[in-house]
Amino acid sequence: MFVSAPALLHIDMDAFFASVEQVRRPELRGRPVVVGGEAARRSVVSTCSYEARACGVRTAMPITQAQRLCPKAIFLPVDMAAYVAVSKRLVALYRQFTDAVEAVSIDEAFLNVAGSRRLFGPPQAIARRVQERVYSEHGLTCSIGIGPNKLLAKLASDLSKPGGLGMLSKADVHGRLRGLPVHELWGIGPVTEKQLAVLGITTVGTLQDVPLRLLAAVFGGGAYALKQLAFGRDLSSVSSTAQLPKSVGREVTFGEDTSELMLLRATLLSLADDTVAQLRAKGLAARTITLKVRYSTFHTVTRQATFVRAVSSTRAIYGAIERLLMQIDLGARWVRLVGVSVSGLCGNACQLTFDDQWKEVALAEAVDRVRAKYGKRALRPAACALLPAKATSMC
DNA sequence: TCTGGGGTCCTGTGGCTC
DNA sequence: TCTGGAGCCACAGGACCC
Repeated sequence: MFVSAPALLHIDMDAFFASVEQVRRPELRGRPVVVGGEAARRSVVSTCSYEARACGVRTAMPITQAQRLCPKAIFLPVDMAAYVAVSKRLVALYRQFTDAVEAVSIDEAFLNVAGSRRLFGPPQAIARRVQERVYSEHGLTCSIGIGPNKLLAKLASDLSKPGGLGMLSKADVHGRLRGLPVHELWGIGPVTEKQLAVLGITTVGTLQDVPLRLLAAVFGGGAYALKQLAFGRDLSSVSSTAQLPKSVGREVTFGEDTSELMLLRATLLSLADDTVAQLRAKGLAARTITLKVRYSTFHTVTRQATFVRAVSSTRAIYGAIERLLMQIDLGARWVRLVGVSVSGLCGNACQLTFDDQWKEVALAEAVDRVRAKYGKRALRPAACALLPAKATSMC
């Protein structure tokens, strides 16, 4: 159902990580900048500047390929802490226009400005002021979409990149939207796009026209959701209350595939320790532990274990990971990635209160204090010493 | 030839209980 | 006592997002 006039803004920062780097280092402005993992390791492009995009570099492209396409590009590591700090300042800026701000990712936010008209004018005027202030106060550009719901607002900002201001209304659903390729719709990725193409559906218009029963034959219950997307229907509202995370985890791709069990175990211990640190920093504990293993063939398996009560100690979580690892028949297979994640999160207070658990919690808190004072690597599990030098960045 | 990391959400399956 | 169905939950995998 649509409101009478567009009142939602979707703000999307342009090439966010690369732009932040160009602001921090003005000498990089106007030059191709690629932000991603280390070139020596197997990694991909996180974000690149529009100058790098002109060379054909794209997000998620292997760094080695980006180097071939754009040898003059400046390659920088991801400095997530810096980007998070900028992101928080941007959200604070948005809140000066409305309380209804939902940060959906580090570089995107929805604003409901329906109640801000009297103070700041119509949505277009608010959007322009936001763009001006983001640029004057942070040196960054953003694209803003205006729509009657989140789906259309997001689509409008996508169509306005970079640095533009766009609007989509209910009327556009039967006009401008029809000619767009289906992958422009939020939620339709490469797999669904390919499945739709088999049915001869490549544009939003053809998706609107195809009978629901034909879609249902391929997508089952998902057919209705696809139809809703095609007609720009979205009933979700802007939620300004912070949500607890659903899961937390760490994973790592080895520089070279390995079949060494000792290395796998030491890496998993390190990842479990990092995950616990993250968990405890958020004041959370977890019931479900998940082990992820990706083989050299790219085939990925996961194994889960669920505790009766939530835990937040490295000993408990790594203990579960070791048991899960034994469930996987590794044989002599080569492994390229391992990961640890925890879910079923709740506040620390939901943990067991037996004496031995209290001791563990007290120990973990002491470790937290040492790390807060002397740095993350001041205390690490002894088994991390088994990791080769090039992998010690994890420890 | 190469395919990261950190997440969310959904679906199908199988076990368990009533 | 046995059986089948419904409902719930855990688990595994996959798709998608940035």
